Amino acid sequence: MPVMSVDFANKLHSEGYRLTPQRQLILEAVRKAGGHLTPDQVYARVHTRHPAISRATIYRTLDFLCEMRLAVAMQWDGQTYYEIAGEQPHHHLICRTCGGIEPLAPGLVDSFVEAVSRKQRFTIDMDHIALFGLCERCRVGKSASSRHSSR
Amino acid sequence: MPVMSVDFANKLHSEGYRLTPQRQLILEAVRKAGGHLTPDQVYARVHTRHPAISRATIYRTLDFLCEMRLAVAMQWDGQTYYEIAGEQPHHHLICRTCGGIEPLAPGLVDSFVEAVSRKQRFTIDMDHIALFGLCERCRVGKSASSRHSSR
DNA sequence: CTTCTTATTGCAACTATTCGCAATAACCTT
DNA sequence: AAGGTTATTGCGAATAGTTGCAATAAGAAG
Ligand SMILES: [Mn+2]
Ligand SMILES: [Mn+2]
Ligand SMILES: [Zn+2]
Ligand SMILES: [Zn+2]
Repeated sequence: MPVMSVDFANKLHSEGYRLTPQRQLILEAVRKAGGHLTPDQVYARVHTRHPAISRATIYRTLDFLCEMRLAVAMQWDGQTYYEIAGEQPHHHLICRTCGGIEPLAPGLVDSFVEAVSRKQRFTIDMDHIALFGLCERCRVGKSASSRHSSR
Repeated sequence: MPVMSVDFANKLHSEGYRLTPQRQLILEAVRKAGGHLTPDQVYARVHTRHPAISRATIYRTLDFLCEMRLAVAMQWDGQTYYEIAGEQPHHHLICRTCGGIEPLAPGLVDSFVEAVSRKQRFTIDMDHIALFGLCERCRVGKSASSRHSSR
């Protein structure tokens, strides 16, 4: 019997959706995990408490939580990762070499989004952007080795 | 017997890869199409000329072309789209409402990438970024209808 | 031209994800 | 509390994409 926020119940009801134990368990599992989870990781956690749950329900519910804007998703290396949406949107920089994730300063994103809005009149969604590249540590290592190989 | 650029052959050979008919056909198919293609669309085109080709080879080769930086990929609506990489990187704005694609001014992206590089010392890959949101036409329609519904 | 090495392919098995559908149960109305 | 409506679930089948492996063939060497 998970104690679920009244907000969640109201949010669903006001849009004609229903509050089910599955949805509560999945939301709670993602919330408790506190980080980015794959559908399979969510399944593993929920399955221990509710063995009858179907994988299809996991996939559908995670998608549903994103539509409700209670969760955000991210594509990384062919996998989808889900996470609870915080008060403020946040973004990530992911290093293609070491796999490290670091936060992307919201201010920089805001400026960019505003510039695109002003100059191209397009409103970019900025829930949860993940951008890929090379972190400082790996860049330094790479230039050192390329210097080496260019001799 | 596709006439293939010598550059392609040399590029592969210099890295220890081999030039195969399959790779030539797939590269040529994507090049001729001139736009964004799904693996299945590539398969359909190549399959007419080379019926023995396997879907696995399509997937593997498209991936390979991206690693060679001869092609770029984009995720959209759960599908991966591939396209020949041009001289200059280019980017897209995709409307979540109407599905329209418009170009994103490279200058705006460059400024953003540079700001991230300067302030966070992270080098973002900027091959082929696709950002999602709301185009002007759809934004106008939406605000009109919300004005209507708020009465 | 022949031989050798091994990168690449096609196949089939496998995994991940989606989808149609009948059974279930949330919740609205009485 | 009971009944009716229909959103949601679990199941199993379908589809999309990946992977291991033996057979093939590209390219290097002689
Ligand atoms: Mn995140
Ligand atoms: Mn493009
Ligand atoms: Zn790194
Ligand atoms: Zn639009």
